[in-house]
Amino acid sequence: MPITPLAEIKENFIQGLSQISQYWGFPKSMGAIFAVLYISPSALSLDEIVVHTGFTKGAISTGVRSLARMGLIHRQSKLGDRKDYYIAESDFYKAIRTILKGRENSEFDRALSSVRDTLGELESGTSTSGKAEEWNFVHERVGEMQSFFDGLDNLVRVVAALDTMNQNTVQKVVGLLKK
Amino acid sequence: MPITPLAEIKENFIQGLSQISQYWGFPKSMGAIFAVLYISPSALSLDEIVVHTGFTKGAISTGVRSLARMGLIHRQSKLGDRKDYYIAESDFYKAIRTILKGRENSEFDRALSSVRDTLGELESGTSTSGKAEEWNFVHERVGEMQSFFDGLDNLVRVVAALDTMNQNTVQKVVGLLKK
DNA sequence: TAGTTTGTTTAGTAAATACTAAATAAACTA
DNA sequence: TAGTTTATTTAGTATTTACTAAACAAACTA
Repeated sequence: MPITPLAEIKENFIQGLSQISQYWGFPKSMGAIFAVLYISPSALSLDEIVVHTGFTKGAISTGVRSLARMGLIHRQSKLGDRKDYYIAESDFYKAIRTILKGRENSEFDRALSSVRDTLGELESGTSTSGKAEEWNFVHERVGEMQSFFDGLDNLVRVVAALDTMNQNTVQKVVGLLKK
Repeated sequence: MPITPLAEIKENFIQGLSQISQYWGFPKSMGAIFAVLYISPSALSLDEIVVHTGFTKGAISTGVRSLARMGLIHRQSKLGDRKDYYIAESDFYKAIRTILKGRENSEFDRALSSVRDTLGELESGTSTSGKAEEWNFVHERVGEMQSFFDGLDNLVRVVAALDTMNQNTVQKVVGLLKK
């Protein structure tokens, strides 16, 4: 049986991560950029990424900015070289923490706090007319949702604060949950 | 200070969940449908949801199907009534489990297995020409990514299999992680 | 200074998406 | 049977999105 050439294997890998990226609602280009950097032994310049992915310079420029903001790749400067070079973050748990920390996204936070505001309004007053029953029901429901969000937020904050989140940590969590 | 009327509070809540829905890449209509059902003391028919959300019947029809598939709402039949009625799932942890269980999405799974395939190809052969070094590097990297995915998958499977995931469970996990 | 090399921004485009309006289907009722 | 009531599907549309091509900007170099 013939051995698949490395070039073809790499291409498949890049396409695979592109699809995964797309599945999670990110541009395919971002998956491709990360894939190229992840399997490159050396840091790559913007133009090199262009060659390897087939996207244009503009697309790569915005793509690397997004990836860097998520902590999935890092920008490097070489002395005496005007180009920027990029490498992939290979510690995925570290990247996850970075993403979780940066969730004060304003967009998302504003949406979340609207639920909190709703709860506040429900708590500040009581129904004037005869709709006390419905008021209480809505109050209870929104309160439960807020508790859920608080719980999640708590979990996320703890995870984000961890300085060592590795395979071992995950295993411990799995072990605990199995009980 | 004047008390905000319940109708207005409800409207704000619906808009809030719509934004959150949109933030996570789902249609705004889905957030609105869930919000309406979540704060409704009784099950609602398709037409009632239409009235409360302002979307058309077609949009609601597809929206409720998506939400039901995720386990976020449930369809109910009343005897002697041809209409379908819908209620919100108020146990969010339960909903999370349903979503996690349904992740054999074919779409996502196919993307993930493409990474596994890449690893398989790298393991089956070795480089013919003098590119052994690069081959090994790529092999190592892809292997690490696969390990990460396996770890996550393991965690997800355990969580999905839990029959009791509640606030308490989350608290225990938080406690463990803090150590 | 003018000319290169690099990265970013902008204007325009093609494709995907979420929606509406309306046709259709399916189940019941007179 | 024809007529209602309900839900789904389809055809078309407006908006958003990810991209390309090209203009621009900034930093160096001869």
